[in-house]
Amino acid sequence: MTAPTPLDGPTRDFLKALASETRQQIMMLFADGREHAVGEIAAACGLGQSTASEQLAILRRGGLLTSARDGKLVRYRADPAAIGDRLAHLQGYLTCCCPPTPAADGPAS
Amino acid sequence: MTAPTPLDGPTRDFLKALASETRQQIMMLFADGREHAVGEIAAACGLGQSTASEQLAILRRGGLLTSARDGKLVRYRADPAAIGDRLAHLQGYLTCCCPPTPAADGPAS
DNA sequence: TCGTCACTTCGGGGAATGACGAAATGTTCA
DNA sequence: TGAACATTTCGTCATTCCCCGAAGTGACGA
Repeated sequence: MTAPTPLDGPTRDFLKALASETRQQIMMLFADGREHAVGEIAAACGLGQSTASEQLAILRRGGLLTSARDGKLVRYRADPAAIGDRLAHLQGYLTCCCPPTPAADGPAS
Repeated sequence: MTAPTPLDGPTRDFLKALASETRQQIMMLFADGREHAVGEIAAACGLGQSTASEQLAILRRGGLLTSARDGKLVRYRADPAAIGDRLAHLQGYLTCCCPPTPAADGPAS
C-alpha cells in the first residue's frame, strides 16, 4: 500500500520518448506518412548525425517509430498501430487515476 | 515544409509533467478520487515537503491537478476534465503525425 | 500579538539528459 | 580488396532535472 504501480514499462518509454522537444520536432517530420533516413532527419532538425540517430532510437524504443534497413540507408517510419496502442494504454491509466464521473461532476465545459 | 509546429504549449507541459517517475507515482495516489495535502503526498512518496510541493506544482501546471487552499492546508485534486482534454489534444496531434490508415482515405479530422 | 503549522520559494549538490565529434560497424560499388 | 557513404556506438561536456535543507509567506489558535 505504499508504492502504487508506477506505470507500464512500455507506456513509460512512450512518455519518455515524447518528453523531449527535439523528439517532438522529429515526430512532426513524419506527419507526411513517409519514410525518412537518419541524415535527412538530422539535416531537417539541424542536429548532428549521431544525435539524430540516438534520438530516433529512443523514439523507436518508445514504440513511435519502426526502422528498416534499405541498402546503406536506415529508413524510419511512424508506427500508427503501436502509437494508438500506447496512447490507449495511457488513457486507461489516467482514467483509472481520474474517473471522468467521480460522483457529481460538471458536465463538460 | 521546414519547421513543423513543435507541439502545443499546454500539451508539452502535460507531457513534461508525466515524464517523471516520481510524478507518475504521485498521480497514482489520486486514483482514489479524493483530495490530498502536500505533506500527505510527501509522506506517501518518501519525499521532502519542498520536493513534493514542487512536483505537485509541475503536475498542476500540466493540467493534471488543481489546488485549493483549505485553512492552513492546500488540497490537491485530480482534474479529469483537463486531463481528458490534454489527452485528446495529444491524440489528435499524434494521429496527424501517423494516420491509422496510411495512404488510404483522407480523414477530415 | 506571538507562536506554530502547512506550504512555497530559494540556493545548492548529485544524477540523468542532450548535444557534439571521433571512431567503429555495415553496405554498396569500382 | 579497397574506397566511399550511412548509421551506430563511444567518450565527453554543458545543461537540465530531482532532491534536499533553510528561509520566507500565509493561516489558525493561544
